[in-house]
Order: sequence, then structure tokens, then C-alpha cells
Amino acid sequence: MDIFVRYLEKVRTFAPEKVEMFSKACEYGIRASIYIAEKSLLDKRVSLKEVAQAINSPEAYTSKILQQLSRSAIINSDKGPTGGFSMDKYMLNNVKLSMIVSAIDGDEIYKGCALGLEKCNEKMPCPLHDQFKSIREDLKRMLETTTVKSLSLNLEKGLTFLKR
Amino acid sequence: MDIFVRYLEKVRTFAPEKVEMFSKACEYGIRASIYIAEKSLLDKRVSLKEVAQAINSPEAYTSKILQQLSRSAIINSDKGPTGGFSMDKYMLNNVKLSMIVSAIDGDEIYKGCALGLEKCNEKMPCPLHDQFKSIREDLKRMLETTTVKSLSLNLEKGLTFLKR
DNA sequence: AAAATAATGGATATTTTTGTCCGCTATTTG
DNA sequence: CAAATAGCGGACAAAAATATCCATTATTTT
Repeated sequence: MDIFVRYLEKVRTFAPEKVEMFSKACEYGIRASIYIAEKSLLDKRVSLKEVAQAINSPEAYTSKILQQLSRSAIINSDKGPTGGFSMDKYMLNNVKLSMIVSAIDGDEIYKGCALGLEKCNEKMPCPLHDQFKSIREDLKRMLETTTVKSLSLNLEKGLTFLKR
Repeated sequence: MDIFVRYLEKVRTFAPEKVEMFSKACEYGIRASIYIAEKSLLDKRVSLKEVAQAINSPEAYTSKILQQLSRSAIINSDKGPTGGFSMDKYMLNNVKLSMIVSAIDGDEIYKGCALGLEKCNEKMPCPLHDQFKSIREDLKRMLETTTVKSLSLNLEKGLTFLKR
């Protein structure tokens, strides 16, 4: 058994430790947005510290991501005492997940080739082009139709969770 | 215009440059497997150099990935002159994409939580749990049902491409 | 048996992503 | 207008992914 474990450890020395759908930055960005939206529904601003605690993320790194979302006009940020992050009524009703993802990760996940080929298209498809077509389209449609508001409402109702 | 370009450059200094579905290692691994399978259908072994050229990947890095696939018993490797990589008849008929992906990237893409939460499940779902359910299932099903052989046949027919 | 060939394994280097630190700026409150 | 608060921006640090180098091992050919 011990030998087996060591073997497996050795086997994975060069390969990625974890591969997920979005980057960590994007995961934090989505979680933070949902939390900020939830509080904005109650007309509350939230500080960086509060956000980081609520979504269990590193504070300084989260700060960078919120800056990015703020520059992308998805959230508002205000300095000084009583300052913090918020989402205005218009954004609350209109921000889709796709906007957050493209502000942080870009559009590669559902636009790029699954095998990383630069020139992969209908005329010159990679071997997985057809197989991925519907999956990418579904992902795209889902991100473009899901509003942050709807997600924050479920969160507020205690139906979903942002931590751990 | 110049100012605009500089602004955009600055804005993305902290975020990922590119986020794709699979790791680079896995992309190379899938492409290499399809190429090796194509040649194995003609009872030909291929060298590392030939593989790297065919799929346009860094040779030394590709070597590591082929080692991993070899250790995972997905491909065979033989040393010495006339040596190289190949896939035996049994593997040719049975290897699914899912086997290559889990040998390199693991199962996180379709098993893990889209928002990176460790304990995300039906009882305690993240805000995107339901939205991602069918997408992850579709991805899983596709990877588990697509054979490398079928992909290599399309490649041989000139219907698909592995480069650029 | 020697030479040539091709993969292997370990060490190391580079690049990207993730994460931290800290002085600065803007805003509010007293 | 001074003090306190909270985000901003730039530099820096750590960790992970990607990539390279080279000596060694196994195999085949001569």
C-alpha cells in the first residue's frame, strides 16, 4: 500500500494539480459578485474584509478582483468611511454571469478550441470540434442568461452557499 | 487609440491570460494520443520527435506527457532503434477521451464544483450547482463515450486537423 | 561486443497564476 | 481641518504550470 501511494505521487509530478472550469480569480469574482448583489438588494454596502470573509477568499487578492469588476463597471466602489462595494439597481437587474467571466477570464472557455488550436473552425476543425460544439454553446447560453440577481436571491433564501 | 490599448493592457495585469477547458498538458496528451492512434491503425510506431512535429508541441514537455500516458497503460513505449510510441489493438478499440483526461488532468473538470467549493453537493449546493449540472454531465458523457479511435479515423480521412 | 537509436528520469529554468505588502488617495466624521 | 476609514495601485513574493537539458538505460543493428 505504501509503495502504491508513493508510486501514484511520483506519477503526478509533472502534471497539473487541479484543473477547473474557471480560474481561481474568476471563481472569487463570481462568488463576490453574488454576495455583493445579495447585500445590495437590502441597500447595504459591503467592505472588502466582509466580502473576503463571506466567500472565504484571500483578502488582498480579492481586492484586485473587485478592482477589476469595478473598472468593468459591474460593481461600484466607494472610498472612505461608510464606503465599500455595491451594485446599483440597474446592474442588479442586468448583470449576467457572462459579464463577470469575460471581465476576468475572457471568452476563451466557450469561444476557444478545446484542444488549444489557434485556427480551429468549421472549415478546419480540430478532432473534438463537433463533440464540443453543443457543450460550449450550452455553457455560453447558461452564462449569458443567468443573472447574478437570481443567484443572490437563492443565496438569501438559504437555498445555496458561498463558503467551504 | 494608443492610450486605449495601454489602458486595456494595464487593466488585465493581474488576471489569467488564457483560461481553457483543459490544461496545456492535457491538450497535448489528447492530440498526441489521436496521432499515435492514427499511426497505430496502420501498424506504425512513432517517435517522440514525430509526435511533437505532428501536433506542434514542445518536444521535451511532450515527452513527459507521453511517459504519463505510458505509465497509465494507455499507450505503449519501446526503447531503442525502431522504438517509439504506439497503441495496441485492445487500447485502440477501448480508449475513451475520459481516460486520457483523468490520466493527466484528473476528474475535477466534471466532478468538481464550478465555484471551487470543497463541499458543494445536492444538500449544500453552491449558487451555480444546478446551472452546471447538465453541462458537467454532458461533458462527462461525451468524454466517456468518445473513442480515440473514432477521432483518429476522422483525422486520417482529412476531416479534422491537429496543428496550428 | 560496439555503435547507434530512442525513451526515461532527475534536475533545473521560465512563465503564469495566485497571493501579499504597503504607502497613497479619496471620503466621511468630529 | 484633523483623524479615521476604506479602496487603489504598484512592487514584490510564493506557488503552480509549462518547458528544457542532459546523463542514463534499454534495445537493435552492425
